[in-house]
Amino acid sequence: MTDTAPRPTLEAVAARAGVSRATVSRVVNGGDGVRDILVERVRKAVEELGYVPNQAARSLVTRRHDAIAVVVAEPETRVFADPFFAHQLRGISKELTAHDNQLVLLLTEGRDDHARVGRYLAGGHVDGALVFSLHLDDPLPELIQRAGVPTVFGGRPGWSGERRGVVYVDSDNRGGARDAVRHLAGLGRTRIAHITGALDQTSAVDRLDGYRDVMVDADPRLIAEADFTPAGGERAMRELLDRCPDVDAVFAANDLTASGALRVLREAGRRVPDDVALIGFDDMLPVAEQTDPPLTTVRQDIEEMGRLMARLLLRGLDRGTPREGVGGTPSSVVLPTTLVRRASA
Amino acid sequence: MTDTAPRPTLEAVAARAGVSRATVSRVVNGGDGVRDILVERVRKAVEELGYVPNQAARSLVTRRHDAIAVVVAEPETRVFADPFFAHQLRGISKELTAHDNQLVLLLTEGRDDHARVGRYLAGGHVDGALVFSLHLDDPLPELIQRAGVPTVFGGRPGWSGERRGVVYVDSDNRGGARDAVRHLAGLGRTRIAHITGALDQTSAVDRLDGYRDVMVDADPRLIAEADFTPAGGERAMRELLDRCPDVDAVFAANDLTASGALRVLREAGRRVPDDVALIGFDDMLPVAEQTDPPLTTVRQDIEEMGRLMARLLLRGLDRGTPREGVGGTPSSVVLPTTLVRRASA
DNA sequence: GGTCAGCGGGAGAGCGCTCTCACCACACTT
DNA sequence: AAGTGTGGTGAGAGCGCTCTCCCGCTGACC
Repeated sequence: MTDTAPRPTLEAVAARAGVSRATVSRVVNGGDGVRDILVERVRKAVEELGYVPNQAARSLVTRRHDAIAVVVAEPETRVFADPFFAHQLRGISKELTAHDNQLVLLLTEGRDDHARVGRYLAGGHVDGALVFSLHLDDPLPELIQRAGVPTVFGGRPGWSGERRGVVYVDSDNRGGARDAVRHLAGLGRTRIAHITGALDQTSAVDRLDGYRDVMVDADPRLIAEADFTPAGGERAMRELLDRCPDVDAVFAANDLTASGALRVLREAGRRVPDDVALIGFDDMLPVAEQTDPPLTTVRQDIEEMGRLMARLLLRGLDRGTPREGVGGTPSSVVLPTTLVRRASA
Repeated sequence: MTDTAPRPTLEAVAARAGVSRATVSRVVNGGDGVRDILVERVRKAVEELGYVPNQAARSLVTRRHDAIAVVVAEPETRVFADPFFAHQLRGISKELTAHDNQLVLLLTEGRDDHARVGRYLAGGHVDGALVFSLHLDDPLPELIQRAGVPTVFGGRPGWSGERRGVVYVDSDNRGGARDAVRHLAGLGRTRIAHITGALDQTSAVDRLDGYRDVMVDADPRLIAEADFTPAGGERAMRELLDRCPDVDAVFAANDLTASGALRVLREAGRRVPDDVALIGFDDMLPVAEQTDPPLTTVRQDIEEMGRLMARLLLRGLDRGTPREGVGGTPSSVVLPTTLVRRASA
């Protein structure tokens, strides 16, 4: 736990290089319009002194921070403990790093904490925000919009799919669900059930919609509501077996739910996939690969989602790589999903 | 993607309240030594104007940032995708938030990235760092020490357990391992095997040491090396069955490894726990609870580890809650583990 | 040779805040 | 009545940087 040593300033570098502060500043910020001889001299001085610009002083005048907040509004541990989040974070980090931006992580601790986050964002400490808010009734998106911070959402915010130029990145939950159900149908299954996710989240709603797209006039008893947890999957599967003993396929809203359903199916003596085919969603590896049989599931490129969110935000801030787009307001993106065939269907 | 509005300054608040900048500053920073009447007037002005201090300007003079970097040096996705990390982060976040510090997340992207992180930390952008570095040969801890940033490590850094006042928070891997093995012994098992973790990580070494503490003169063939993955667990378990068919218990270095071992045991027709008792480590819920049978394992309070790391760092920075300790240099902490009994042993 | 772009470089004014220091009023001592 | 505190307040000097002027030099053109 040593203390920080006094650090050289622009002034010091200028003195050593025999130029003015302004020139050093020019060199440090790209060096345009400075003679090569001087550029060289300044670079050398910077090197020798180990000069690093003071970001606070710089921000004070530029009003830029080169920092982006990542807000995770997840009261429950469930989603947070998901590898999902970690991968997204990694994607975000990669993109931000590539553009020399820092990542400030803001986790909300319970309901009352939104105000704190709102205050922070409104405080102008960061140039923009990447927000994960999965619940339909979450007040955070509103709050952030009002704070006037450029924002990109992770996952479609429930309250306002399209209004007021909200930008989000989501994966094609609906399309992925359609693929899954079509795959089951392609296997010759006719009594295809769906175990939903927590329906206060857009991803769950979209997956249900995808199921309905294919099963146009499905028996409503083939739909059982759950909450993305294994326990919920168990409960829902019992209901389904009870209501429709002739069920021959199940599309579960995520892999965790599928793992619960799988356990109940095994208990009930149904063979998977012979008697009942089963498909999950997410391709959450520690679960999907470890079940017996391994889970057929729908994969989304999580890391790419994160990367894209950051890229969109940076572009909106006019910091993106120029070639990537025309600048201006970026629009939302929905990423494709792919069906991963394993043994369960 | 709206742009930020111009924000009121101290000056503006001062004008409105009819006092000087200095007085407003005093009020904003605690209000000591200012008459109540003025405090009230200033508070009102702050409120009405929606004043939020400019952190950059503040840092410029105080040389404090109220920001802590969390460095995750994990080239592999394995540990990163672990819920482990998310929980630790949550603990850290809670503690930092309670003390009004921001969390700047730094993920290294591959080997060459250490320099970037080192530069950032040396750049004095943050007041301290919380570093997760699990590998014995990781150059990062050295780099950080040299950068002179107050640091607390997550997990015992391999290179120098005790030298130079390195502060870390770890869980009692060795003690937990001992408990696990003793539990197996208490079940009357005598041929107790150990599947190690990746031995370039201190946690794996410590768990192995704990095993050896109990199995003082264990048959060396009862130790199989793996790498914390399910695949590694499978491989190691096959070796063990091959070398020591009479094995009647296995202590696996973590739950993932245990899940792999479990699969091999089942394939081999060994009943768990009847023929072979099995214990994991970590209590990684999506795995430990979902296996069949559910895993007996060693739990560590991950969130508390994170919270403690942050608390230690803040205390070293003289920012902790005063009552918590005498200040001064904090020392490392090793947190206890608890054995969670489920069905596998 | 004189004029005028054009461009490289320096001077200096802040950005918004904290913090020291001087000041003032009032109370109290002697 | 003058001296000595004392506690509250304001003035002003920076913190380290960027950025706008503006100046001086060079070279082209008349």
